[in-house]
Amino acid sequence: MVKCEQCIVRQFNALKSLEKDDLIRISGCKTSKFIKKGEILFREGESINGVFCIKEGVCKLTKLSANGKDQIVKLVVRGELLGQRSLVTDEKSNLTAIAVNEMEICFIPKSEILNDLSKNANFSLDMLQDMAKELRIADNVIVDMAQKSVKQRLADVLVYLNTTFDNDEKGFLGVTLSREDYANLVGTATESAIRILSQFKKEGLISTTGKQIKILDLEGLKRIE
Amino acid sequence: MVKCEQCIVRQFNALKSLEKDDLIRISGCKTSKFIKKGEILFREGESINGVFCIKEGVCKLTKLSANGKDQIVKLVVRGELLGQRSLVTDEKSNLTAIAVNEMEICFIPKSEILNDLSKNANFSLDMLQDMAKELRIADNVIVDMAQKSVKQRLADVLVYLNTTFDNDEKGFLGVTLSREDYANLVGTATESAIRILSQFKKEGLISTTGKQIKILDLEGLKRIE
DNA sequence: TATAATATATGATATTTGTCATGTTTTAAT
DNA sequence: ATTAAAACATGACAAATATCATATATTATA
Repeated sequence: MVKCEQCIVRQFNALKSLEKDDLIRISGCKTSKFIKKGEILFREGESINGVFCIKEGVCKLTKLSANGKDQIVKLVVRGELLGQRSLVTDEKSNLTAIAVNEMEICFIPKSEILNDLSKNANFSLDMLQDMAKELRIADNVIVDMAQKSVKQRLADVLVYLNTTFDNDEKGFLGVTLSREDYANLVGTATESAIRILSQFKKEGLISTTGKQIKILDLEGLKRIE
Repeated sequence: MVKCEQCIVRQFNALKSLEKDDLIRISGCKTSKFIKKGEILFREGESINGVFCIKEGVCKLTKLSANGKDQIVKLVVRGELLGQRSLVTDEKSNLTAIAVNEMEICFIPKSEILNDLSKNANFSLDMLQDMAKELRIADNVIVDMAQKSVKQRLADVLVYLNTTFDNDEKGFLGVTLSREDYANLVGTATESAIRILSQFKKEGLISTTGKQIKILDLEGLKRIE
């Protein structure tokens, strides 16, 4: 098990601001875990009481809406922290986290890290900056959900996946989602998502092989309206 | 001009965690201002470089979407801080702030308050908690925007206004919005918002006198689907 | 007060999106 | 390899929402 002090992933999140001593202490009490695709990290309504550091893989944060449909609120990727909110509130989780592919994660208990928030100003400033960024992104998602058409939102998602994940050797998107996932990301019916992807295919914007999607015309997708 | 040390509004936000000395220092460099309905506090793309403390009144935070329509992302009310994000990032504002009614605000420059973030752990923890709460709310808004119908969202807004603001003497909602504001809050066309409000009226859920809206059947509104 | 500008209201219609049905393909399990 | 289950795909239709037109009411202004 790699120690936090030596872990590269740390550089991508607020843990980079911790001192070596604290990292060693945290390293000693963290738990590390492999999670298979589809497995649940935690559920809406559960107490998390710690942060997950995502060493490898991607997970989706979903919320069950009143009408019984799941909405994917965001994807959390390698390098990011998950559950920061649990450090500063005692509320239960508002979201469910599900692995989108094979993941490797470390879990650091709240009790071990809470002190760093008050002792280490850089660390808490980093947390503040992370949350500020998340808030800005969330505000933008609200506007897009409210104002853009389903087709635009789906095109946006494809562009987002293309820029966020490296494509695989064959040029397919680096993350593989089901059609239902796409629907839950943009907030539409699965059939609608399928229909629009088919349309994108006909228009030569993308090509598909099973679940794999390849982007053929990125600029074309950006132009969708 | 009331001094921060004596200001009640402080109790409602993170400024409550500042020490008396710091409050006095901040009080000395803050600016205080009355803002008329419709006036702009700041625009999307501008640098704020400080926080606004809302002493009285309400403002809307809007963002212009790609298709040229304004979306109201949230309402900010008496007691809340505005522009916390500017304290921890150097980015330009992502949103435009416009007074919804007569406002009284104080502005505290970033330079004066930034130090408190690193010196005062309680203050920065308060900020973290505020942001964590805002994030939870934003996530919920995303789900609602994606999954609920326009009618549901409009009913939600009415319920929200009813619980957030005290009704006036005659029982009308404590905050007066135009039909266009309602449309921009729920992300729909103004005509659609008007139509649905008319329908709520016919169904006896609300009554209206000009822009004033009175809620007649709160439970009925909550039941809308 | 008269007039213009703006906001509200509603009908007619077009477009978008959801729902249900059904068939096909892919994946998983035996 | 065979079969069952799940995911994907598409048509037909219904419901929700947007757009455009136009009328009326309200508010601001000369």
